[in-house]
Amino acid sequence: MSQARQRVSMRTVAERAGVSIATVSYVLSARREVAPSTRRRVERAIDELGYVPNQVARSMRTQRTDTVALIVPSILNPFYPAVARGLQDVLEPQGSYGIVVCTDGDPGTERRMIEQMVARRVDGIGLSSYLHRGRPFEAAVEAGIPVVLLGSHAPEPGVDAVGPDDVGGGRRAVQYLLERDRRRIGFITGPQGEGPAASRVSGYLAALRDAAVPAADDLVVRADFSREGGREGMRRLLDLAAPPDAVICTNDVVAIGALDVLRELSVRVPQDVAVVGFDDIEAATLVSPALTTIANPARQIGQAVARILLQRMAEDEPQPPQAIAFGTHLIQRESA
Amino acid sequence: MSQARQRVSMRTVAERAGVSIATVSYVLSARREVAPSTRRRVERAIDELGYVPNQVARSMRTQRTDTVALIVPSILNPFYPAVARGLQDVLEPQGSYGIVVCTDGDPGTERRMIEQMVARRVDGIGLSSYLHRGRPFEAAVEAGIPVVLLGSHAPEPGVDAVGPDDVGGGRRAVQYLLERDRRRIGFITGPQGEGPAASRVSGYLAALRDAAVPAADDLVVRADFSREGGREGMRRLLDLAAPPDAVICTNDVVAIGALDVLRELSVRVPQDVAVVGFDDIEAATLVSPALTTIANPARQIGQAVARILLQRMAEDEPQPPQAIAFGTHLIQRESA
DNA sequence: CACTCTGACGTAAACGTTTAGATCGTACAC
DNA sequence: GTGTACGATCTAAACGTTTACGTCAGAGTG
Repeated sequence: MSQARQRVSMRTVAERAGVSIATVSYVLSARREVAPSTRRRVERAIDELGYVPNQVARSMRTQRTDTVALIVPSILNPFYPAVARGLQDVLEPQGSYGIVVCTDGDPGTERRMIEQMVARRVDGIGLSSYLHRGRPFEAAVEAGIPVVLLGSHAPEPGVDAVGPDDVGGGRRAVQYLLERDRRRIGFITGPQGEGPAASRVSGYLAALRDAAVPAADDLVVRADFSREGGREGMRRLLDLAAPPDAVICTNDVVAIGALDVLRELSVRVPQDVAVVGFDDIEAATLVSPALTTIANPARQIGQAVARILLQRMAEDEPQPPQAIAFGTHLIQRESA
Repeated sequence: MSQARQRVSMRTVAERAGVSIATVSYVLSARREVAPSTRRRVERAIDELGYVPNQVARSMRTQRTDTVALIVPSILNPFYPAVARGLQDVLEPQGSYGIVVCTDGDPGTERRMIEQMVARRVDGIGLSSYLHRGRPFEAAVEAGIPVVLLGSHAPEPGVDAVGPDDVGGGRRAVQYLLERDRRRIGFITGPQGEGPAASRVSGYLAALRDAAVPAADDLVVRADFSREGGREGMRRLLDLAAPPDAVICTNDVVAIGALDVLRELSVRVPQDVAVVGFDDIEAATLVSPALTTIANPARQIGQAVARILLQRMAEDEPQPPQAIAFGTHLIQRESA
């Protein structure tokens, strides 16, 4: 083993084994034959010195960092850790690792994070952005770093997208509620008019239109992507002159907030107001009443992101962007 | 701005501005005076070329990566994302970032991950290990990388520790239950006999001893750190000849599993069996009955980990290890 | 015996920074 | 007018790898 006080590099190993530093490199990478006897000497030197290859130097030479960044609004929303897990599922066997950062949904932070990741020369970026219209990832694209957007986006120059079928999911939630004779269906969406949340809203609007049910503007309220946001959104909906008899929430965390205020005010769920969430995080099974929700395959999404990134990194000629949408389905529980 | 097709480095910028590479570096780092006029020329060149400093090269030269690794069993347990968030809270203002990896609680994976992070020359490692007795972090210590253990560990050569007061927490849970006249108190702990879970058990045992309540061996069962583990552990406890009238779980995720089977079997909580968890994750407020639990300040722990790491990185002489324990308190809800 | 071929290994340049030290003009003091 | 000092900039080494290319001894061939 080792006592390794001083920095030990290939050079140290080479000296000890009485070979050149190139030879050490070759026994490590096996990109060239080396005689069994020298190989053994080098391996012994490595053991004795406790040598660990320096990935930084390697990255510098090979121009790859074997690192991808996952940039998300909040790691505290259980959806994103699940995505991160999916990323690791496919990255780690390849010797790549993920660096995870939160933006708190702040545009400035988001831009700074992207810039930082470009500086770090990550091999790829998975990005869940509220404001992809502003193309905050432009810096990455220019640097030739593949970017995959999380969420159902249309294919866009330079970036791929993978997410659930948000439009279909929004649509499905509405159909389900209409079948159960709800007619005033509210929607609590995100703070901005962009991103996955927007697609879910447009699915919602489309389904209403198809069913010829009038959609009232005030039935769609904006709120933060948080439990507190859900509470506030729900309160606003209940304050309406004609409150809804069903509410679709842009994600489960928000839906849980909505349930909070319904419980406080002793509004019966689903009898008085039905609630449908989105994502199917574990907590959806824990609340009472258990949350009916649109399943969003987080882990698979993470895996798909990683696969696309890997594929992009491997290609020499830029290929046209692609968008993958995972089919969603409704999981019926108690809240609707 | 930029069209930046070809790799643009300091060299490119220097040529464009008609200065040497060193000067570019100095305007970037401000470690030496440079005349305002040249500074402006350089800045213009940077803008026009869309130059982004290469962190990899910088790390190579400075021997710091501004990166710390957080190695945890599972990022799907909400406790760990909260720790990660705490890390980011203090790291990011310093320009450092966290790379998060899961070990799935597998010793081999854990060792591999640590080795990888050493190869990547991270500046520090936060490690939540099931088996720190085997000193899996030895490789990191030898490489001179500061390591902070998550959980309440005694100070140990070469590594610091920060965590909740696990012993005190276990003790508190028992006291609370004894006060409510529970006498057969079970404990669902983790798979191995080590780590934070073990300290919680020893607090439990100590409190029983203090109260002169006999502790039956079969009341402590081992299970996975997962919801399913909790289910299995609870089933085993209920199968006992004399089942417990209260159960303490090593964390909330496990407790939620325990509640699952109690609900299935229509065992009344807390009347027939009281349940106490550990961590106070958000889901504890969602289950029904809401979980009484020992609060574990995840985010503060993450922040403390980062602070210690930063401090260690700054010192030139190795200082003696330290262990920080955060006081815990019991949060009373419905399950006990 | 001169030649080529081949297997095994060494040499050295490059990747993009940082930074200690050298250089160079100019202003100032005498 | 010479010397000095100083501010502004440059030179070049170093960080630890990878890899194209060169070298060299010995085996094989005619």
